[in-house]
Amino acid sequence: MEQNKKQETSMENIVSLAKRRGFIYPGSDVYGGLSGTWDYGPLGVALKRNIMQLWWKMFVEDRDDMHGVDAAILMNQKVWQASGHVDTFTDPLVEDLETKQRYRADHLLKDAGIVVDGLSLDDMTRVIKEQGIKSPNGNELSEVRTFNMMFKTTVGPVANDESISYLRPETAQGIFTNYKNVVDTFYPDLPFGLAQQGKAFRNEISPRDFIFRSREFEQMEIEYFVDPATWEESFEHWRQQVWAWTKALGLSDEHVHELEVAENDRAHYSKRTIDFEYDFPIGREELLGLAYRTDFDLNNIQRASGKNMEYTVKGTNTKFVPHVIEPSFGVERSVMAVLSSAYREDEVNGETRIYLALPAHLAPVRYAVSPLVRNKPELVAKAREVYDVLKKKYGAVMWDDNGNIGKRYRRQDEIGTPYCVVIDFDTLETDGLVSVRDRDTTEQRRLEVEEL
RNA sequence: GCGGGCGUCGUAUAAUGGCUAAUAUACGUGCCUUCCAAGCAUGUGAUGAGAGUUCGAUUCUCUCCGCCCGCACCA
Repeated sequence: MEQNKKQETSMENIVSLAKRRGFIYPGSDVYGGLSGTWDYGPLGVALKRNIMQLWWKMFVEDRDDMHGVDAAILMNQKVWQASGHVDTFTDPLVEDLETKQRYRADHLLKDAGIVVDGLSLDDMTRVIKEQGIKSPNGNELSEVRTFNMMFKTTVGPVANDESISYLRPETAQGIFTNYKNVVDTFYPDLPFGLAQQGKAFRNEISPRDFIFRSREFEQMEIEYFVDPATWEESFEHWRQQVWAWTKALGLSDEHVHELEVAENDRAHYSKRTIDFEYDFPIGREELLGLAYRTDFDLNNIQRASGKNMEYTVKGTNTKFVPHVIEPSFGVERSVMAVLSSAYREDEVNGETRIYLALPAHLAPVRYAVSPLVRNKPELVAKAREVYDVLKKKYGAVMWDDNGNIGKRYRRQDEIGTPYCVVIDFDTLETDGLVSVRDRDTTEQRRLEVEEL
């Protein structure tokens, strides 16, 4: 209980800081908001992009066996029929008429030993009535209604059944639909992977917990195509890569946990799934997933499209539909994990120093440059000079001459700037060196500008 | 979607059926300042939206929107 309270407080502080300092704002804020959406401000988008670019570098650019793709968000509705989303993303719900609690109708029927497959909504409502099925509290149930998690829209001037499309509820299908295109143009050796970053949309019943569960979110996904005989080897490889990734985000190993997903909790097509969980301020929750998806998706496409998805191993007659290892990363969850892991409150001289101990390669601002005081033109001129050099070199450099030097340090601490560069009188009169103050230790060193 | 709680400057808090809605901080401007939120001056900035009751509503009532907690849902 005490623990929970502490964690809530910490989450609130992070949300408040995120808005106060321009990381993350509620979506559509001026109009009162829109549930399940968040907007990134100047610092937030920098942090997010740094995370996404790090991922792209690690998993695409630095490897020989990976290729990037970027598929359209709107896709032919057949994609979602073949993948099973049109059917399985629709949950049949019933309500306990007394307590108003909601239950999955198919779960209640299954518990009652009734075969649900193939039953329509009306069928389910009828069976519930006929069999006298009650809620777990023993109360009467409402009729069965559906809730589909996909955002539906229509493409083109005519709105009818043929023009229906959906905002993609996951990015993976955009990779599978392009598997054949990439094989036909590159014919990469197995195993090889396709990587994609992009938005996905789910009409969650109840978005919660800051950016943890929202209706519009961003995924970074890899479909790694393998010879089915070697799937375990690749699975293990990606398991290690996931750990390398959480380290690169600066997350402590002791706060990252593997959860081997039990067979009955796994998606029906998956032979093995590991959820990687992180100790967020809201509790231990899923950060990313690693799943062995077998040949489920390519087989579905082969069946639905009639196109051959087989891969012929070069120089042989061996043919098979490749199997897939899928590491799937949530961008917002990564951002939230990085923010929560970096958030610090220290007591200094009876005051609280709040700072973000962000890894330098992720920080929105790499260097802040200041003249020691603002009303000495020669200091300002020299500081400008240093600023221009660093700005040209790193881009993510901020000019800060507001208030006094202590205030600037605290402000930069709050946005996680790792180094503050100060030009003082010694710079001008004696050594020509600049003072570089470390965010985490608050200690200073004197360095040449070129050493930065 | 259900139940409970809540909604006041960017943030964190205060107050009120009737006077210019307060304080801190942040932010803007000017001054000052030789290293860890010093100081002075000055300025911008809020009662979520709509309707009702009332002479008068930020305050009471209703609806909507949003947030928090619990339930449920969550490839």
